[in-house]
Amino acid sequence: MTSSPKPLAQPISITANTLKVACSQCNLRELCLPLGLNEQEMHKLDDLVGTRRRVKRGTHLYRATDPFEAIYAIRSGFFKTGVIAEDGREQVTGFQMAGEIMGMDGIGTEHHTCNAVALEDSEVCPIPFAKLEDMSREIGTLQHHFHKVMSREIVREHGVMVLLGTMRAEERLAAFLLNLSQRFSSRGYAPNEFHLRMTRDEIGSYLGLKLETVSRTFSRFQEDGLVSVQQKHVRIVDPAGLKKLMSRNC
Amino acid sequence: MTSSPKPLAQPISITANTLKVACSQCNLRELCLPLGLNEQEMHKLDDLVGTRRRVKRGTHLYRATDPFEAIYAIRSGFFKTGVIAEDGREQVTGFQMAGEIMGMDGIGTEHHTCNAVALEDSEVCPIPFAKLEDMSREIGTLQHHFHKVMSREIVREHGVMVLLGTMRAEERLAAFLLNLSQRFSSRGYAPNEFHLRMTRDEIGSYLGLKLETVSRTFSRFQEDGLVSVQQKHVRIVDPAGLKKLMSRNC
DNA sequence: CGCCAACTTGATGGCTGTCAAGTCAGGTGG
DNA sequence: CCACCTGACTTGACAGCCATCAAGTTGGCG
Repeated sequence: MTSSPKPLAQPISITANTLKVACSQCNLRELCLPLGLNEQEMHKLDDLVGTRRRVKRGTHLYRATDPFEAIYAIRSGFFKTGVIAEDGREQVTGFQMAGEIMGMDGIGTEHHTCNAVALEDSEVCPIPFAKLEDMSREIGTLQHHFHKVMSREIVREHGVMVLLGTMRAEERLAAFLLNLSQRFSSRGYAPNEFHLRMTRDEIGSYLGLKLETVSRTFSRFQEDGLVSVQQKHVRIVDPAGLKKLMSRNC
Repeated sequence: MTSSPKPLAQPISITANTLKVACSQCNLRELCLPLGLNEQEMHKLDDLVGTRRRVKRGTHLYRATDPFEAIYAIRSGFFKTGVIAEDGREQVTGFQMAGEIMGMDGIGTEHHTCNAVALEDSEVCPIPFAKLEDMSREIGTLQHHFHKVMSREIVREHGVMVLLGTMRAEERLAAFLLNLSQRFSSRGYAPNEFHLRMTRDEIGSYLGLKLETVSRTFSRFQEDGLVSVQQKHVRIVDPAGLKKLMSRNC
């Protein structure tokens, strides 16, 4: 990564509560929407992305039925997204971390269909969708990369369907932990030691299990020397053991 | 829906084994990708869509790991898509019918990640993806509608996650039948009487149940006067009863 | 007509949900 | 500083739903 002085792009000016973002300066650019853009294209993207927005822990970034106007790149923090069925049951559909994109569920209906809640104090970069489409028509690389992002979301959900449709509780939790591990790892964090931002209940909702089952399974993993768990702090002791758990029998 | 769609008349030129398709002539155009295009734009789309391809029952339209080149609009017939986990377990991720788009899972990796199998003799319209992106940069309406199609696929999968994550066997099957009913209905077929193209095993895989459970649940529905089932022929006797089943307790 | 895959039905068992009680951690206020 | 309070978590006992195993039946097709 060459740290070239930017000729005309705005520097990251900091005002009271708002921060102007520059994708071209962001250390997540290799993970996020700008992936694959050249310098010039990335500077165009800088103009597209709106003012960074803070989302305090426990508050909504958007709610189902909100009018859809933008998708959001996570600059920092941690989110959950979920849907609420007609009869009130909640299903967590995903946990999102830095560099990931949220809100694409709203394109089809012009309204969001999920709730997005920050699980810790976070910052997102809103990307006005109409503008993104405009710019996608100019920059093929951006267009194609956005399509990839949506496609990967579809594929991710296939993975969740496999998990919910075919796996037993132990396998689900093992898959969940390994997935988190991999994602922390690719963000430069320790792969085998992390802090869970979500509650047992939220994990359970995501995995199609009750919170008691999640808790019990954590305990069993600990007895078996696979992980070390203390409340929200998790250390993966035997990653290979967890992997083996997932491909067992059946 | 303005005009009542009739089951698949084909006003198009027919050669030996290949049929040149015209979106502008297709009676599925109000359901499929051309939605929202004006006459002129639709004629451009005619050039984009490739020669119609027949897929015989039981054969693959594409397989996981196949290089990704096109998405497919279903002209007629019925498909299932599914993924196979590392350890061999299969999960059916969806059933697709006329007017629906398949293959978007392949965009992200340049390779398909699903298997698509025809459940009856079918015809698809291949849409070369690179060309679709090119044309999307020219026609904003097409671009936007394609984004909607992808978004709706994400939302559909959220629905499956709710089903797999929170519903009991009866609720899952009721949701499944009502969903089929609604989709047949919007294609001009009887909403309450149809032929299942898939086996009990495939239904079970989709719903996260074993085939015996699917069969038993069908039998219970029949005893309760909700449906009339004879092998693959299904008649929904009490749609309201099925709906009530889904929003009960919990 | 006969074969085979798909389906139905029964008996049994196990995984996970449910209900309940108790523990832990963190934050607040006296 | 400590007591207390609340939400999150853990653990136990039990039950129920669904998977598993096992026959038997049906229907389509060569």
